[in-house]
Amino acid sequence: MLDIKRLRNQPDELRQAIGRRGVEVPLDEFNELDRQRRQVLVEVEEKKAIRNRVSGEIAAAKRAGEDAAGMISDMKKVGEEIKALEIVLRDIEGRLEDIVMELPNPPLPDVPTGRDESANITLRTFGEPTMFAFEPKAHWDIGADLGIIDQERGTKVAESRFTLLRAEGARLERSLINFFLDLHTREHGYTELFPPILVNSDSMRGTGQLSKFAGEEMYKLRDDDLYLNPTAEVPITNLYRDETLPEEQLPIRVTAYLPSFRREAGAAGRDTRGLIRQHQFNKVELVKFVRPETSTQELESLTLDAEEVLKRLELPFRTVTLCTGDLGFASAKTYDLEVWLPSYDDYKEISSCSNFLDFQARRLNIRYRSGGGKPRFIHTLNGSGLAVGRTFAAVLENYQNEDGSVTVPQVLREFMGVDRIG
RNA sequence: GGAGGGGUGGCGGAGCCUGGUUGAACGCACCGGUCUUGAAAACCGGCAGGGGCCUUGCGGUCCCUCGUGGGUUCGAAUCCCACCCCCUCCGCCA
Repeated sequence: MLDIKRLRNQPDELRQAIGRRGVEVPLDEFNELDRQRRQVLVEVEEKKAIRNRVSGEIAAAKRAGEDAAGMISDMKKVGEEIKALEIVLRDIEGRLEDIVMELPNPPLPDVPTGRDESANITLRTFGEPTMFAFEPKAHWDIGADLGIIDQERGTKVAESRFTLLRAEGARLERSLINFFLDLHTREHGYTELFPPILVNSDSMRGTGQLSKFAGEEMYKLRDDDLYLNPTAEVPITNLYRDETLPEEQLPIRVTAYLPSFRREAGAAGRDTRGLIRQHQFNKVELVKFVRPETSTQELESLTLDAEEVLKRLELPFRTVTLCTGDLGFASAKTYDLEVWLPSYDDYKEISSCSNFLDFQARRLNIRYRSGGGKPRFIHTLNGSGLAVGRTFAAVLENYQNEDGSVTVPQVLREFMGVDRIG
């Protein structure tokens, strides 16, 4: 959520920055509502001040045994006026909030301007697209032939876009999770968490998953105010909602493995085969809570932490800077990691690392106190480290052999116990 | 799920029955000062968050907030209703 004061004090700067995303700031409407709000607010507060003062006088009069009937009836009238004005005020504030909540985070200056993903900029690449001396198979065929991915039975038990993993498949999934978590906790300094997989609507709203526009994407429980976790960002970033953290605690860097669930309501026909787009998928998430001054460099290190996973797996990938048109609503800057996927003959997103600045923290009310000063909003960042299902697919496809077997990447062998599947 | 108790400032803990200088006693922690060679102790002072207006600034002033949301009242931390959360006992259970 945008700082309403910035909208007042630096409207042109914001209009320009947000305009780079192709979003127009309704400044005239905002200014008019903001003016009205202040006008009504002043009026209400003046009346309240009168009521408070006279109520004190009534108390004094009664104590002195004097008659206060006149003052009481006057205040009764003032009270009614206050009530009426407050209704007006609430309406104005509601409309003001609608405007502010619909405004996305202004992109950082070094984010390239562009309409869609074609304007993203490749920052660096690792390895080369895998070459095969034979006709490579897609991971869904590799997995089915090896008996480690069972799409039919996943669908039988749940519905389409659910998958059953079997034997080395199940083991590979677990190995990836363990490898990711071990790397981030032992070498990158993250603290491991295991949060609830169901989250309430306050948490969903806090990270913006339940805005006016989003909401059909989540699985909601019928009898409780709870949702299946759509991304580990939700339970983790909400950890410190409504808290003021001591400065010494920052930065806080946490990682968590968490199953994630999405209805993929708008994705009919997209990525229908294989593990790329599932209703249920595993993810290891990286989240940071940092001092504002450090968030720029924390995004760089967060991205490198995610990249390291792919490097150790020796999977070809590239890192791209998202342009303004491809940037998520709450993000001020995002790097996507894209892994080479032979079946797509292209790079496919496997991690998204974002700096939200204080945009999330403001809505979540997460602050820190530095020295004896006033609390300030912290900055939050997150990134996948990595999406497990997509990594699974990338391993199968990039490590497949002509005989249909799959070589286990070196770093996974201690977890898998074998150096080859099939 | 049943019964009872409780949610107050960074923490502890009064106030609630009997509504009225209680944004909140008192203690601790913290910050500043006096004292001291230094420190501790002692003493003095400060010490919640948000918002509006005024002010170059220092600051001043008003409003809101005692789990959340409604209600009663001239006036609510105090009374009423709903919801949320925590604790104890019982039940159930991986």
